[in-house]
Amino acid sequence: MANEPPNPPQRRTGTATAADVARLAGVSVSTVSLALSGRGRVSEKTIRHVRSIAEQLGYVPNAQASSLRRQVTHRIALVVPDIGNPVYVAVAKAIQREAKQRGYYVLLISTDNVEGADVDALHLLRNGHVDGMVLIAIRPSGELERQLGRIHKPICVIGKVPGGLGVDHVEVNSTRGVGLAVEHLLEQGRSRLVFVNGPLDTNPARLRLQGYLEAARRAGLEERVVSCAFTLQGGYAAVDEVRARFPDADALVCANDLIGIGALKRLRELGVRVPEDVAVTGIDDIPECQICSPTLTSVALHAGERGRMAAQMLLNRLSGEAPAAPLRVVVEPSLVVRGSTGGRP
Amino acid sequence: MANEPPNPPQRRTGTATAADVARLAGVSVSTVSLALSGRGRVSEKTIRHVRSIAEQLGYVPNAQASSLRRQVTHRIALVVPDIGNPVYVAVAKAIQREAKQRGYYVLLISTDNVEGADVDALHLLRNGHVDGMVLIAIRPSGELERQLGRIHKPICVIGKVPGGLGVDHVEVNSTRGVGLAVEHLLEQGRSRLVFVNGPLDTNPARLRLQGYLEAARRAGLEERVVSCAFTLQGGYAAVDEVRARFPDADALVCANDLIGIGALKRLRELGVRVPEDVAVTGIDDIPECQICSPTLTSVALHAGERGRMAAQMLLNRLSGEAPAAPLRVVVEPSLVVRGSTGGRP
DNA sequence: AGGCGGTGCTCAATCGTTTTAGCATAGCCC
DNA sequence: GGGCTATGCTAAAACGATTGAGCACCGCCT
Repeated sequence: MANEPPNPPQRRTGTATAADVARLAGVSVSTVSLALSGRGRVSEKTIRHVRSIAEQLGYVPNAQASSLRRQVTHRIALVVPDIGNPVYVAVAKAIQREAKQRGYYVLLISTDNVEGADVDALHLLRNGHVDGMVLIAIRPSGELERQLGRIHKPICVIGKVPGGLGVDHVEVNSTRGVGLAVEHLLEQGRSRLVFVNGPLDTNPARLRLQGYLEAARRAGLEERVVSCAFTLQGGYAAVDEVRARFPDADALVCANDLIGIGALKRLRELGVRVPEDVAVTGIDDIPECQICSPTLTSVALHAGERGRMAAQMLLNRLSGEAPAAPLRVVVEPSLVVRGSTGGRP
Repeated sequence: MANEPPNPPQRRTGTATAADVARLAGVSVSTVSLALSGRGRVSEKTIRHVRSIAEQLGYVPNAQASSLRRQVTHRIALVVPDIGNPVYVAVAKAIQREAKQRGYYVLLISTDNVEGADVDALHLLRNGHVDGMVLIAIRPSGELERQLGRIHKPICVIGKVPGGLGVDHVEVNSTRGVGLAVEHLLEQGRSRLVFVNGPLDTNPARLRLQGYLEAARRAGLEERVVSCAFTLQGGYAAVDEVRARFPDADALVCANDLIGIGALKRLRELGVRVPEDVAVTGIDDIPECQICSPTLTSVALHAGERGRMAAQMLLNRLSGEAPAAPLRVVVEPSLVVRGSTGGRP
């Protein structure tokens, strides 16, 4: 009997590895790696040869192994409060586009109002599932801040960040945003404004309330505030509360567009004319503002743009192109007038 | 001078590893792994000890290394045509929830109408970034099918799959769905229907056209079809084409909700009353159907449910709980009557 | 001829975890 | 006391790529 061949075909169930390519090409594994990555000095001839064998075998370098060795995963995480909200879809889309362009994949986490889900998400960084993270956390949490301080991996927060916590972030002057809405309504001759806010345990709601209070004070208006969830249903239900508590209201300043659109729906059902009887404004300028009826005047907070910038800051850090100091970007809001306040419909 | 300690503290910049824990606990790395994972025979005492040291060091097992060794990443990919479309957001949300529940992370890819982006996404499986994939591809592509056939990793397709390609999939009878809409309009006394379809090079458009043609034939209707993009803008523009080619139309059967809502907007601008002058129906039953005006009658294709089932099929396969034969699930559509066809508004 | 530098490739260590095989030690029974 | 089985731990080999060090070899110069 002949000797066993030293390297039997060894039909693997899985994919070809660099070792398989090396064997067939008659070179070492190192050469395969160097040839395909183009990182070392390898002759043109060998490169072509290895490449052709690799192609023939359908060889693709294993990302796990590569990641382990190079300590880089080429993945980032995006943590949003609720992917069902079009605002965060805009952010996700922008980030995904930016990441793809630079060779990164995006892991999406929607915390869906679950207590502590944002803190849990930081595990992705700890255990090395991802290289960095864009985090949108709307509920202030001491625990989250503490953990943020401990982690020494690139993170970019979209939203307010307590000073001293040296982390990159991009924020928007939403306080000023509410001011824009209020001023617009005053110009339109409204004077009995009600602010329909989101849950007060969230950052956006606090900042926006502050904006309303400042603007109301400046204008000498009575302070009228109602609170509900940041959802269509919230806005829908809030209308009834407004009518009970402030029957003479002639304008609703809603803390986001979902509330505004929900309110529009309820007002229509009640036969209240918008904008004739009551004007309505929203915040965020989601695409839905253009399809509801009447179209919703809103304050654009440029979510897509913020997502894009956050992604860029994060990716720059990952490629070491960023300065050591934590970066901060502030975006300015802008008013978009539509039918619900008497603009062109 | 005393000897150097055999194991200097060795301040790592990164995270603690199992070796660090082992050193401090005075046991071997194997024991650390076995103690923390609870897979081997380790005494209670040792387990407690190792656990406390690990906690103290903030040790978290590295996912890369673990994945490499165990050949499992605990990640799946979700590939959708456009995350900007609320239908796919519903799918994403359902899948993310299901995945999280079973300890998996979701990598999101939006192909955004880029040629070949779906085929590219399969690389995620090849290179081991993820264990499995849920794929929604709406543009039929020989290349995609060929690649799908080659890959021997769990995939679940949402949508039509050519027979013989033995891959798990969940589909919806959208042909029948269009039939439901047509029948509803006929019952409402409409007779001059126009089908506003999406791009004919997509699967959904073909299937829905077929549904319209069958229903029209059954009812003895003239075949009237217009085509546009599956977007708000598409529907908006399509109205003008309809009015030019079929001025007497009394109903628009739209191939998805975005088209329908876009059409509503244009009709309103033109002073055409809905549903009095023209009735409109959509398909998908996205949440926006309830906020536009009038509310849009639609055919629910249960996107969230399909996503949930796809995720379950995929995750079952990954945990080896699935039978060898490829699975197929079919979801039935259901009509949701609203204001745009004269239902309660 | 000897030395030197460059080229092209390989060796072997490394990343951090999991897991199999195996080695002590202790306890038990007769 | 001798054999036998559990028990509790460790050594070492994976997983698959990357990479710094190093080894042949060739050509060139003096």
